[in-house]
Amino acid sequence: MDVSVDCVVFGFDNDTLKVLLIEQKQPDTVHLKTQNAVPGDLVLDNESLDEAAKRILQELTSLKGIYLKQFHAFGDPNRVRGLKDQQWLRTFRVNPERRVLTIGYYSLVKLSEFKPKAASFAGKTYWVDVYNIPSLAFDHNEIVHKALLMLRHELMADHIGFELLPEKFTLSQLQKLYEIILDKKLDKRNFRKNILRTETVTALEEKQQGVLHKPAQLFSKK
Amino acid sequence: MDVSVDCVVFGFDNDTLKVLLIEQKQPDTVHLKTQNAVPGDLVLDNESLDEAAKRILQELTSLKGIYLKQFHAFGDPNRVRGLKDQQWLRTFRVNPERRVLTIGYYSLVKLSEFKPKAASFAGKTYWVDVYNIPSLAFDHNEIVHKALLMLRHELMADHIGFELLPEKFTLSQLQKLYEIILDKKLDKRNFRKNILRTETVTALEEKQQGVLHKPAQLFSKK
DNA sequence: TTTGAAAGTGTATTTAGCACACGAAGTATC
DNA sequence: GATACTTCGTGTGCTAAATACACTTTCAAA
Repeated sequence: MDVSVDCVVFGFDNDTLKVLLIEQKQPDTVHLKTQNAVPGDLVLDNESLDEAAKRILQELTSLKGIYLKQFHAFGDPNRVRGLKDQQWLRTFRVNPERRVLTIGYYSLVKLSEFKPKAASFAGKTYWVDVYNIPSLAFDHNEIVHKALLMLRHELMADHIGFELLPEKFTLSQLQKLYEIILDKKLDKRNFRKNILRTETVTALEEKQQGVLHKPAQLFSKK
Repeated sequence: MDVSVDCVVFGFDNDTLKVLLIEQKQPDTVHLKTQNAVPGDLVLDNESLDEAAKRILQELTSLKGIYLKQFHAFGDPNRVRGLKDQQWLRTFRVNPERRVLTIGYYSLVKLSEFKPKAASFAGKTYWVDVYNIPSLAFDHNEIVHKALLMLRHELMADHIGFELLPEKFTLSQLQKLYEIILDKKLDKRNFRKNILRTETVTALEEKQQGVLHKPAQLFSKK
């Protein structure tokens, strides 16, 4: 069996929660509409799963120290049996008939610092709204959906939201991020009480600049 | 790469939380002490991961409808490189040098109803205390440990405890189960309030029999 | 009838969850 | 320099959940 790692890369642009997709290279001979997919690759011979996930990310961007978390193994024997999926496999895989198990990871990146690598192994990359994802290759729609559920869960349990924000952020930005990930409105005062109680962030001696209203205090992760 | 599923089977005997181990068959030619392992097997060609896990369980016991949950993929390239592990692989695997990725599942069985199958594919089976596990084959100690952490987590979130108890149980049994899994004392009155509020169990019109004290009310899952 | 052993139950206190509104601090415009 | 605009930052009361805590009841056995 082939084993791959697929990475659902989340980013936040202060307005929407995004997922990074790459356009799958197409066989020159076929002229189908290209498909998009979540970045992923086969696990190499001497590589752990975590290492494979890290490598895949680093082939897309030069960021280091990115938050990465394994969340589920997808092993349905037919997960790779779509028509386009098969054509793609026949062109780009040594053993196109081989079953592919994939280990899903999700990753949180600071969109502000994200620069796609010029010579990336794959095709063009796109950020798309997590709530408006087009039809993807393989079972990647399911993978993204499950990643989002796991992210929600972990956001509430471990308050990892700041991984998606710049080093310095305001509590309003953080709240908006929570609202978008959890897909519900939160009360400002209660949100602040809760976040400050968890002590995952710390106030800086610094204020927001260049805004046309009262500048907010900046925070960073503790 | 080979892909296997390993099943951490939990059982509860009213006193301790147990894990099912099987004694690995040993090559006739070698005379090492046998190793124990968690039940597991390679995933077959046309089988999903969940199906593989179910099959492994059914090769050990004839119980149906057993609670099963995927919890983690273990993919370190060296997870299978111990001396005894290698000997075992060379004897019983077609491709002993091939790397093995395993998907960890845990499973909750009613120990009272558990009967090991006579002609089980594997060696003898044992139940051992989860808090006193001997040294196991491969990375199975790590797998069991992680399974326990996940079980704790899910017990609190989803109140699945009764999966480990007979059809009819008392709240004291359930409480003891929680105390052992979570490894801490709970207050009786608060525990009852909480469990009854979650409405995952329902009171029967029936009482415990054959005990030498006030008989307790029986409950079953709702 | 007494003893032993677990069952079953209520209250008071503390803590977390939730709803809710207004003055303060900046920038831009006239 | 007054006004308008925008977001920031804050506190209180209410309700629900979490925790601590001890005595009476019910049965079987001796």
